Amino acid sequence: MHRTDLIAIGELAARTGVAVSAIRFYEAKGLIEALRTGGGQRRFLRADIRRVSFILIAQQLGLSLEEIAAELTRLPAGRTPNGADWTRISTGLRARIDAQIAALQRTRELLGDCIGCGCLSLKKCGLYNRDDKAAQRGAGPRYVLGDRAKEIAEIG
Amino acid sequence: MHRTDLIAIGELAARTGVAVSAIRFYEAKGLIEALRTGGGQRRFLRADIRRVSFILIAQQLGLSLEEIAAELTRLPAGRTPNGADWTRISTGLRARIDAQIAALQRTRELLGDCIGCGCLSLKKCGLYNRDDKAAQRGAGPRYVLGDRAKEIAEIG
DNA sequence: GCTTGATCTAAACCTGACTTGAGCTTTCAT
DNA sequence: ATGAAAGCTCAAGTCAGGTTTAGATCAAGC
Repeated sequence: MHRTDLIAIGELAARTGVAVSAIRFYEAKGLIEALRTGGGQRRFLRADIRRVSFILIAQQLGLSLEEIAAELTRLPAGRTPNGADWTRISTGLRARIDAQIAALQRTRELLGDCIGCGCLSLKKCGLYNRDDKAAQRGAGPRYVLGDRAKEIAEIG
Repeated sequence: MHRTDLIAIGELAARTGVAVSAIRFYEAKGLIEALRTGGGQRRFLRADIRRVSFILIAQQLGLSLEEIAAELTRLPAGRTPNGADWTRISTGLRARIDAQIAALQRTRELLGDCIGCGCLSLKKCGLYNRDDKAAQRGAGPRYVLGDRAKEIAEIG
């Protein structure tokens, strides 16, 4: 039995490699929860190291914090993910990765067709006119891209 | 010979599917240039349709506007990319895509190892402790991630 | 009891890729 | 000649995923 079952935010930060500010941010976003000391300082359970680890790994796999929060709240009673949960979740993630790979491979093919053609016609170019929008990445309100290109005419 | 060799911003927008505001933004960023009428309105060359197309396609391939600007200014005399340029550029892009695919395939393998293990140890987990940082995507100052995770201890 | 280091809150700032709004001007077809 | 549509500038807003700063408070060792 450990002398300290609860850890301070700095220790959680050190154990996970995440900045203290990021941990507070995750708490504000509802990804983790903290107890408080009499003086108002956060105290975390050791299990929260695992919970933060889950967040980091899921991020590496491309999930947004919102999606991660959804996964975490899907666990009964705010439980930290265990092996069975992880099996379920990671199986779902694999499908996601497969889709990303497929999209990139298709991009690669199209690029192959395109090398040397130099057409750069938005009307004809397979690279731009795709049915899959899977390459969508990055920040900012570019959410319209793809919805809009309706009246695209020929170049030149 | 066309009656109008120059097109207004609205037409460039319509021809490329990009919002007018985005075209102004690209101009402000130095990605395209415009002539001005006596009244101060922008007039573009028809060739700029091709130039904007290049921007869009390069974006689909994951380049930032800054990188795209670099490619464009690498062309002599602010020329619009032609077939030869495109061959050179797209060959480089292919390498980039290949790297992305490789990174994802490696992620997939690691995830396969991981399914059912449920360890979620930052110290041991191959998913988190990667040498390649290729999965880096998305917005915001998360650029530190990966640099930092030095003093990572065991879980639990 | 005191100092030192860790934590606290709240608000502001950052990047990238744009959009939105206000208020005014130009162009073009009739 | 006029009125609508399209354009102009400049400032500010958006979203994600945080970081930074400032000023105050807490916890722990000596």
